[in-house]
Amino acid sequence: MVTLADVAQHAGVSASTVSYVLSGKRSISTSTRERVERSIDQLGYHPNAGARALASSKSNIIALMVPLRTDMYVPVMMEIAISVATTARAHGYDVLLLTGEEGPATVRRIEGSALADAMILMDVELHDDRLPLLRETGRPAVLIGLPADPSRVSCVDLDFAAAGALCVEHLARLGHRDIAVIGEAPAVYERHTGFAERTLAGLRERGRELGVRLLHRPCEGSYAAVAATLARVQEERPGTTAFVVQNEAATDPLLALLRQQRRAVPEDVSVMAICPDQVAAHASVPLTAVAVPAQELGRYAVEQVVAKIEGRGSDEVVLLAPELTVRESTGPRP
Amino acid sequence: MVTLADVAQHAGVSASTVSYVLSGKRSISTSTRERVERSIDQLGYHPNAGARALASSKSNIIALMVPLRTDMYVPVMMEIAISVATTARAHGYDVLLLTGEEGPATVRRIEGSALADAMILMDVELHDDRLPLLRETGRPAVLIGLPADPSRVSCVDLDFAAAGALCVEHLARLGHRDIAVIGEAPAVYERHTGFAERTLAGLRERGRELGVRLLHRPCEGSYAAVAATLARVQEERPGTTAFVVQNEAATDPLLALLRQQRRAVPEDVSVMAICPDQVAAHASVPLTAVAVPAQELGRYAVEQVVAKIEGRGSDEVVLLAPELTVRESTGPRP
DNA sequence: GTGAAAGCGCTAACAG
DNA sequence: CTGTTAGCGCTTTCAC
Repeated sequence: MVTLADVAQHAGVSASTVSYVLSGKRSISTSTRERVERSIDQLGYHPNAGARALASSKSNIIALMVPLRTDMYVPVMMEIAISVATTARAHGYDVLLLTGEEGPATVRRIEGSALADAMILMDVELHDDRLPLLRETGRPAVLIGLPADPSRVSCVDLDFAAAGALCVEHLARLGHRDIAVIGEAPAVYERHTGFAERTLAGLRERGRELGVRLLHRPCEGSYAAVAATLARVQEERPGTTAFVVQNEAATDPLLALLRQQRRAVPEDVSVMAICPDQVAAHASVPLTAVAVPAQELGRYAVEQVVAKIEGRGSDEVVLLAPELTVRESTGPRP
Repeated sequence: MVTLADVAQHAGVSASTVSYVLSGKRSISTSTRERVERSIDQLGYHPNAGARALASSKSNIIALMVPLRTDMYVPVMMEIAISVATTARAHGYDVLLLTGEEGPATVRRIEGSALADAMILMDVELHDDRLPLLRETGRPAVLIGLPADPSRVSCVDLDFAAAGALCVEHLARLGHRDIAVIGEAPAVYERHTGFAERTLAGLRERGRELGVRLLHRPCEGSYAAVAATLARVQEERPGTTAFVVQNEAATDPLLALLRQQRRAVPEDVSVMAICPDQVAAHASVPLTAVAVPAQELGRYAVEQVVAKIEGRGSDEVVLLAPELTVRESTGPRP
């Protein structure tokens, strides 16, 4: 194993000089810097992570807590996780993957062991039991999601309320007056995950303003569940001419079912979704949709958390403005 | 921050005693052990990860390299990753999430910095450029996948050749003589990812033995791509009565398209898939399928790698036997 | 059964 | 601009 001392000897300088060449925390003459750098990659030196962490109280690791649950739409999670990992590397950090299982206990463990310099939490509940601890520790933390009380932490999320409003506006402008909302799985609401409720609130409020009737039904992503939900909706509100789908897994089944009913999209019925752009674009009918910007969320969370680690940046709540892309699944009310 | 010394003082013993209580590496009288343990959770002590890693040359971290590519079926990856993280925790390890971007360079970095005790690699190519380095370092490593030369590393994977064979057998037994294989995206084959080619080999060999004609077409997961592929297949081999789908994203589009053609599944045409059971069970027609055992793969990889870290366990290639579940998408040739 | 003490490899004062 | 040195918190001989 190559150590700092090896490099120092090889380059004919002291250990601290090598350290400072690495950190850039004091000025080094060009000649010695070059000599040291040559030695470094000649010997293939990499600083020992443990030693560095011990001496500097900085691990250069960001902990990412992902939900263990399987009722959430997985691709979005994965996209965020990958975006977090990639962005973190670009800032010199590695990412520790924690499954949310033991929420508070995990937070305590990471804090106590100084394993990570900061935490990013996904799948945040309205009254998340990890938050009190997180605040207590004072470690930099960013939530991807929005809890009831966002004080003393940072939050990033899509502005789901605005997203909901945007959907209603788009459909109302096309003349629709009866809209059905195919929501997330019931468990998502029971858990009081903020985003689903915020979407609904946005939908409802703008619906009221624009005089649009809304029918909301939670729905699992399986074909059978969507079929059942669709049947109920059509029975309760036969005049429904448009659907807003929040559970991405439900979009394809819904389109397939409508096709079977010989109801053409968008001629007979409009469908729009809140989902990643890629999903929307590749559906059997390219979907008019409000994009869930998974990559941006991950990137932003990392940048925010890195800023905090470095002493810049403060607690803030950032809600990304939703963007609506009109594709081929929405049209005027028949 | 609570340190070992704090605990020692609180318990009225020496630092080494506390350390030994923690590690169990020498016998401690019940009375002092209890005293120490009480102090530990009274003070809320957690050992400092960096210090421990430095002193013991063990980080208790397993690095997981996941592919960055987006042409692979994401849910499987995510399921494996979560399974890895969960199993690792059960064995006292944390998981570092590395995106595969810079393959060999990342392996070198992790090795050089002693950040991880072992590595688990996903998305292994036939001639993976991370392997030479990995062998050189001598660190415990397990691949989820199978390279051309699996010497001096361990590998776990589904036996995709057997899976392919199983599909052909099932369909042949039902009387089908012309089978179309909807494969993974073309990029997957170009990259020479082992599993796709192994599946194909298994399919072809058993097809030859059983006198079944096979037509294989790579295919992206989008609806449009599946439509194009289906059209080509039906033109080239109008007598096709069964499909084997390996690209899971293609299953739903395929079923939808067949429905549009008024070809009933399984009465007019049989469809089967190689995909996670959950996907198969929730499709619009519950799919007869060979399961990709994502969780088992992750769990097994961790157990194997932990065994190696602890000096037990040796290099081996384990191919999990495929299991076929008959659901409602396959039937006798019409 | 328990303690004392020597590092592990690095960072960051403190001296020039 | 560079070197010397004292730890960071823990593990692990060595000694009793």
